[in-house]
Amino acid sequence: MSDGPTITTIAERAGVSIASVSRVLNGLPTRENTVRRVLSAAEELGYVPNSVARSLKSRRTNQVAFAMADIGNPVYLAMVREIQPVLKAAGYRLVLHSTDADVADEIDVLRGLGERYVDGLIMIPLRVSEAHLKAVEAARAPVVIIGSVPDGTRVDNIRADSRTGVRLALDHLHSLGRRRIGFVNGPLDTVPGSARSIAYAEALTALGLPYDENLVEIGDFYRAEGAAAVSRLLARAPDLDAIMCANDLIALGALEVLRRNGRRVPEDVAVAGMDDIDMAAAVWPALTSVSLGSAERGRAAAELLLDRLGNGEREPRVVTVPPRLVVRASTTGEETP
Amino acid sequence: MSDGPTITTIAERAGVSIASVSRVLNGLPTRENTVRRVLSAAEELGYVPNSVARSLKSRRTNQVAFAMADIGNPVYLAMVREIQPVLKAAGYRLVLHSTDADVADEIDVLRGLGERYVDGLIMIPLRVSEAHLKAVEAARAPVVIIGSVPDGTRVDNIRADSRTGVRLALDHLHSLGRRRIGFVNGPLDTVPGSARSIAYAEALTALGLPYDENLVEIGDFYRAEGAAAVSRLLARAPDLDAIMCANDLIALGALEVLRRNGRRVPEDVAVAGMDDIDMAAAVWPALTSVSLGSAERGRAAAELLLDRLGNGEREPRVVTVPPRLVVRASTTGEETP
DNA sequence: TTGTAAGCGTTATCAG
DNA sequence: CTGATAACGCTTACAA
Repeated sequence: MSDGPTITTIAERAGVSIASVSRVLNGLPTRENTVRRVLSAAEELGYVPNSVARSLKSRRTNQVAFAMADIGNPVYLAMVREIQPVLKAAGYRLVLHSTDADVADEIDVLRGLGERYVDGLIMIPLRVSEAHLKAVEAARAPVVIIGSVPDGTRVDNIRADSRTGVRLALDHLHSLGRRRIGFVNGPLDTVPGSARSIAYAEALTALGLPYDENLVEIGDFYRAEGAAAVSRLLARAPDLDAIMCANDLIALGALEVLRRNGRRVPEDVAVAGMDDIDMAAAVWPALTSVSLGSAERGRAAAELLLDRLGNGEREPRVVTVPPRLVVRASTTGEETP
Repeated sequence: MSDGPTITTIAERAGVSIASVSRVLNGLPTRENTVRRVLSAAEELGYVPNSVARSLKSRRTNQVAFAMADIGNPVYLAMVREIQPVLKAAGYRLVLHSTDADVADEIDVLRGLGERYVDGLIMIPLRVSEAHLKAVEAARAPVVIIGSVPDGTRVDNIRADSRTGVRLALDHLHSLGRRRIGFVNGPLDTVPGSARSIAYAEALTALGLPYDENLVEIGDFYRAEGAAAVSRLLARAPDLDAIMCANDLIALGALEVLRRNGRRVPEDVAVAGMDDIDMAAAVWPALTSVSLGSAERGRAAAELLLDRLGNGEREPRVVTVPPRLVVRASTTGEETP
């Protein structure tokens, strides 16, 4: 575990200058003989180039950061799983930041770009504040934001279309004859929460169903909080025949609560979720869910960032990933192998 | 997005030398007046220190790498979730490597330590080869390995005790009156696969049960492969009354197959898994599982690495995390709220 | 207390 | 083709 060899060590060993060593190592035209001596010296010494020194000179770190609230969230996890190989293939390492959806923490990450420890950043803020937008536009490295930002913000932006997504799910429930469709959402001051709330109301209107506030309950985007919210909802609207959940974790909580209450899914109450996380297909009854393309969004973000890293001055781009309804047993009762 | 200010910029602005700027920024004793001028210049310019330059000088990157096969695996995920905050609190960033359990890839990561882009590495190889051990001992930065390595290997090592773990589960099944206990394992040439295979045989002996090879099936550590293996097992040993699964993903596959075959869990067949992943508590029937302390192992690894980073020359340490049986409905039928 | 200068390991320029 | 040398941005003796 001694100090590693540097090009200076190699230069001495090979009896050449450090400049020649550098040239050989970078494949620049060099006399055959010199090449051999340098390479064999490097080989014998087990030389590995120091990436820090290289970065200082080249101003590139070959690292990219991904910042999300919590890697434990299946949606962010799905994104990481897509982002990682794309970056790796392009020669970048992935630096992970968990921000706990804390605004100050997120701003720190953005400011931290000034430290130049990464070449770019993919960030997925749960809430988007004025401070975010300012920090994003002042950022010292390219940034891609996953999650809608106001139009006109000068940043690459990947969006889901939860509006259409909710619509797909409600159309589906409606087509199955459900008319008392409850809605369990997360906090309304979040990007997804507000979007899905509006979408639910719109979809009802489009279907000619009345908006009944007894059918709406707010909890949080986690299983336990979702379960609690569903309990409250069931108490207030015992006659509901379907529940639209703003994400799959909530929906899993719903399945649990319904089972404990002796309500059959989907015979008595159909359940639909959103995000199509892995677990949705793994539980019983398997969960009907609207995929918002987590994986696609992750990949798109990585590709957009790579593109910008190669091409700094192009106009910011907005990519919207379309939703897709995945029908499973929790609404139809049919096994999907 | 112009080039950021450096200490030189600040020095000019404040009318002092770069040395003074550096001193002020590092809190070294400096005249009050100079401090003020430097700080205000830094403030006005929005100065952020360049971590690459700092690293080159200090020989520390404040980055640590974590390398595992696939972040999608719930066990590794649980580890990351523990490792990340520990490192963050200590001022380190986390660099993530997915190796797909590819030996060459893992060796690359180890060799890559020579690039000095991280101060240390936590690695969890699925298989441990001679090449691994050589590369680990030649590594140019501190390494912590999660997963048993041969005694005497000069590396910090975090171990699970799956031997005791399997024993706990089999004792439990036996105490419930089960006598035909099947075993579904992953590949035997992996660290966990071989350990659990041996443990199963030992536990049977301890319980006075015969080893029946019709009760043993090998698949892989994933849900789908596990399900397939369980199908084969059921065909070969239709009279079994319990299934011990080498991990929870396999066990989830088992629940699915049993349900499709109309076997009630646990009335007809009790099922136990291993790792106690989040999903184990979330499915129905909830899965009895042996926790091998994924979170604890992650935390221990991070702490061991931090300790070594502060204290390079101590002897390698081995930490074994004890297993813990978590009893749920898949063996007892009782709801656990 | 402060400034000058050396050095961290590379890359790249510019003479020879 | 090759070697000396100057950056890259920062920390740290060493002098003043």
